[in-house]
Amino acid sequence: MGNPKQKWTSEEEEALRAGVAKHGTGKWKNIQRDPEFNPFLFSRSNIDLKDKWRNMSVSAGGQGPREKSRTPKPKAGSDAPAAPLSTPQTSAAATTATAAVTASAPDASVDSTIDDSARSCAPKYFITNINFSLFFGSVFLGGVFNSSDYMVFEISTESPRYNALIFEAISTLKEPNGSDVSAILSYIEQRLEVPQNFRRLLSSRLRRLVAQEKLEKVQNCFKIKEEAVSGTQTPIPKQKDIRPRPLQSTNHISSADTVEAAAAAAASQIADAENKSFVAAEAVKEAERISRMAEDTDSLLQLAKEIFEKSSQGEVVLLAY
DNA sequence: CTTAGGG
DNA sequence: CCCTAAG
Repeated sequence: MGNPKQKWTSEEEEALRAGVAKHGTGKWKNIQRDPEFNPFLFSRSNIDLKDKWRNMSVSAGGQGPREKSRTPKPKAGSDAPAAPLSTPQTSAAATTATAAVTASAPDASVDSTIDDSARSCAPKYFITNINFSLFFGSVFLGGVFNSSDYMVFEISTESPRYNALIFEAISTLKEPNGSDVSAILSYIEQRLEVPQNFRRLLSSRLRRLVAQEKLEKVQNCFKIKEEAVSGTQTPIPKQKDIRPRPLQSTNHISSADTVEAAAAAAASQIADAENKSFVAAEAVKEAERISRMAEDTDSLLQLAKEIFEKSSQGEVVLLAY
């Protein structure tokens, strides 16, 4: 089945440009690994970078007024990707799994005009003066520009059913040291038909999940990451079962708490940084609600509105992953 | 496993 | 994004 495609944020594009400037084109892996850019590109693979660079190069190469009105690119000045570029200042500032929502415009308003041209899976809502990026589980909410009068608030639900299978495999196998690729592979193969080169795909997925801190790699084995951050224990006694059935019948265990565990970790990190434990509780509560809402698009719309409302009040809230 | 290029 | 050929 075709994949939804995760839209590149301007931050990611910026990081990519800076990366190419620093390492040179062709050193995709280095760029991706560089701690300078990893915070922005950790969810992209070296191949993704290559593909993106190619796309950027062609669209900037004089052709493509194809963009129509969608995909606003306030790429003022920077024409060709190869052009001089400024490294993303405060690169270290942005850390991986957490995200904040902020806003400064009192008169901001949500234009709930749902664009028809938008594909069923990626409705877009225009919001003014909000700058954020946030994602959790397999759902990504991306906000981008702060330079123009508006920004695009895109909601995309990317769910490569494989991720769920991976978590399911690991937690089912219950191997103390984690499961290696082969174990996970055979587990999945027993459940459904997989492409011939599935092993490669699986490896990529695993690597990516590790990068996203959803999984932990010990040696050659992978474990589900639930690690609690320094000091405080996981402030999340909750253990709700909010995912009836990712797949069709067949017995399987829910992998929903993985999302919440990660959210809890992120929450405690923030709290630790600000010495406000109640913030963590609040965040966890939010994360759980988000997980639930992520079930359907309608809820996402509502979620979007709530994020917007809080943001417009100047709050810095929500973090989940 | 990483790149480059075609699909 | 995915796939394949090459290094």
